Amino acid sequence: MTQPIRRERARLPAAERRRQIIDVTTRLIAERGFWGLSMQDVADGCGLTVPGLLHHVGSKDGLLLAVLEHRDAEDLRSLNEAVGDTESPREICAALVRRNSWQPEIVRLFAVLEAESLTPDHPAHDYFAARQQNTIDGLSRLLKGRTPDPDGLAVKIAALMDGLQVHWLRNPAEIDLVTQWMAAADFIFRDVDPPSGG
Amino acid sequence: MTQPIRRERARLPAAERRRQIIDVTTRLIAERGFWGLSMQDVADGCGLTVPGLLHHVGSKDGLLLAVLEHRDAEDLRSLNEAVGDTESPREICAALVRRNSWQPEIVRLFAVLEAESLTPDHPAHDYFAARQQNTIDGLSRLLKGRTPDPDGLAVKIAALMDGLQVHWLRNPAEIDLVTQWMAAADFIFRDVDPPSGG
DNA sequence: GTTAATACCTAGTAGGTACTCAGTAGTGCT
DNA sequence: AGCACTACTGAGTACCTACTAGGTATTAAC
Repeated sequence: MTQPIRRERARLPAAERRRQIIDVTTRLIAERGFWGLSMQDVADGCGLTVPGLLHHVGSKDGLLLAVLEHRDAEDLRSLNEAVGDTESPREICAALVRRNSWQPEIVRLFAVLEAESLTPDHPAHDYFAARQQNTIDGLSRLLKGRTPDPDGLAVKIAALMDGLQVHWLRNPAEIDLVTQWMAAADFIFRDVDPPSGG
Repeated sequence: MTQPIRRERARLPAAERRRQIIDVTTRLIAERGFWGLSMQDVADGCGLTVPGLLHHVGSKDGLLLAVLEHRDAEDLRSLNEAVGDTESPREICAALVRRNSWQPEIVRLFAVLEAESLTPDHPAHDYFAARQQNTIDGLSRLLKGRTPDPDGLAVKIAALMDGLQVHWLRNPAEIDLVTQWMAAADFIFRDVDPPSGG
């Protein structure tokens, strides 16, 4: 009886557990949104109890924050890596779309949260407002000098990308996101001067 | 103490109450999504109890269905009225956008539900899949003969419209949806032949 | 081997969830 | 005035919600 009990639940180092929690939460929010997310479901998905989960993230809002911060870091890293030193907005958008086409769950997470967080009392409201502004500012900066209305075009590019992604998510089997975007890009970048480098 | 209690709550005819329920629900779903919607909140918003509410809609799913059916009927009526006998896709899109610019709550309702319902077990999943298909088929039919790839263009138009609307919803004070769309339309309809009538 | 840190647990709180049942009170018809 | 209809209520069911307090068991450091 002094045998160590065979536990189903492993005790993990904090970083590892945190990573697992973020993965599970990402999937669940993509399915149900933040309002539809329950701590119990996340805990179950990680094989621990709710207080065990709360030990790592503090609260439900803290959990959401953790997910978003993780994604930000991850996306930034990956985009820098994929893009190299290009400054062609078209190339950068293409890289973004290519990456997204391999992670529909993440894209869905953002689609759902983006819509949910339109209302000001959503815990991710400020985050998404800032994110949208950043995206457009960044795009606009890259377009400056290559088109008469960089801001206006930046908004259209972002809108078209988001819209196409939702369309793709509804029917990922029949629609290929990258192909769709290539066609759309021919269209929307038509009047943009190519980068000076060639 | 045997005095009849002064009631705050009026007894309404079914149609009228139903209409009120739909209005309140529309607002609440736009704010919290369907997963975040509670029957209690809807009942409170209508000044009745939860069982009183359930008397009219049967269940929470029934409530959602009622809202969507009402919107379908309403949108169809209004669009036919606004468009008259035009068959210009550009005119029809403009009419749609003009209408939407006056009902941000409704647009938000659809934005949130559209994203939420991407997952197959959402009660509105089928509804939105069909809706998207209808939109694109309708647009594509209008574009046929006026552009080389009607289906592809229809998808882009729908995507751009949806994306711009979300962008607008995030900042309705600073952005004017109609202006934004006009600029986008100049762009996206550039290669579309004008209707044969002129 | 002892100590300190910590990953995680059990038990409990206070309240919210959709929904049912059986009855009441207001309304229209005759 | 009486009757049928129905909009609506109060009470209750079975369960889920985020979160806390306080403790245990595992690991790492020395």
